[in-house]
Amino acid sequence: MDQIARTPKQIGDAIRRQRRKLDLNQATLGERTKLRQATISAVESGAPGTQLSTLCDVLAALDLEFVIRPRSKATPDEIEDIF
Amino acid sequence: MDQIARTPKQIGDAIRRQRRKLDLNQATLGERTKLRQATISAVESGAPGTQLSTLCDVLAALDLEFVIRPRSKATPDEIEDIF
DNA sequence: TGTCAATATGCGCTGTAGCGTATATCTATA
DNA sequence: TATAGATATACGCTACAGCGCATATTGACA
Repeated sequence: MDQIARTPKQIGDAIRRQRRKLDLNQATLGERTKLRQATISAVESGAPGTQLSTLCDVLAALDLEFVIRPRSKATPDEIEDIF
Repeated sequence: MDQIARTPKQIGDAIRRQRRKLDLNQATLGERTKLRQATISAVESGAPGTQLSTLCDVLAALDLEFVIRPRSKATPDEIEDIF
């Protein structure tokens, strides 16, 4: 459920998973965030240049948030989530 | 310790706090991440255009990681965010 | 209050994000 | 397999990140 995300790709994956969980398509999420469908696509595929404000907008629209914490070992649960 | 960060500014604050905890200055952190001291300064002050790759590099150098999770219930501090 | 380390800011530059718009490619499912 | 919905990609554009380099400003302490 909580997902460790150390790379843009992992962040994109978490976003895509939540968007699908909420039964939204990229175009609808784009409307809610005032971003283009193409931009949502880029974020989800892990574009490293994605801007922080863009990311925060998307997370907010999906009712997600970041937590920042010291790096920890992945639990078995989180390993499943990542792979 | 674990820090909720919903905005670029909150993310910057968490980074600055950890950098100081590790007794590093911006220039040293810049060397480790191959970023300029000026860039570290911008990230810490919450520049919304900060790129995701930049952010991930800084977090890695500080031995921090993101966790993405559903927005949590309000703590007393956060109540005004919701209402 | 003088000094030095730390941090913030300025300038010109290159690279690229996100834009509107449009189309191509994938993927269900009828 | 035909087709509609979803996602990826393309083009030209403007805006701005991060760069090297340099300086201004701040902060801590003798």
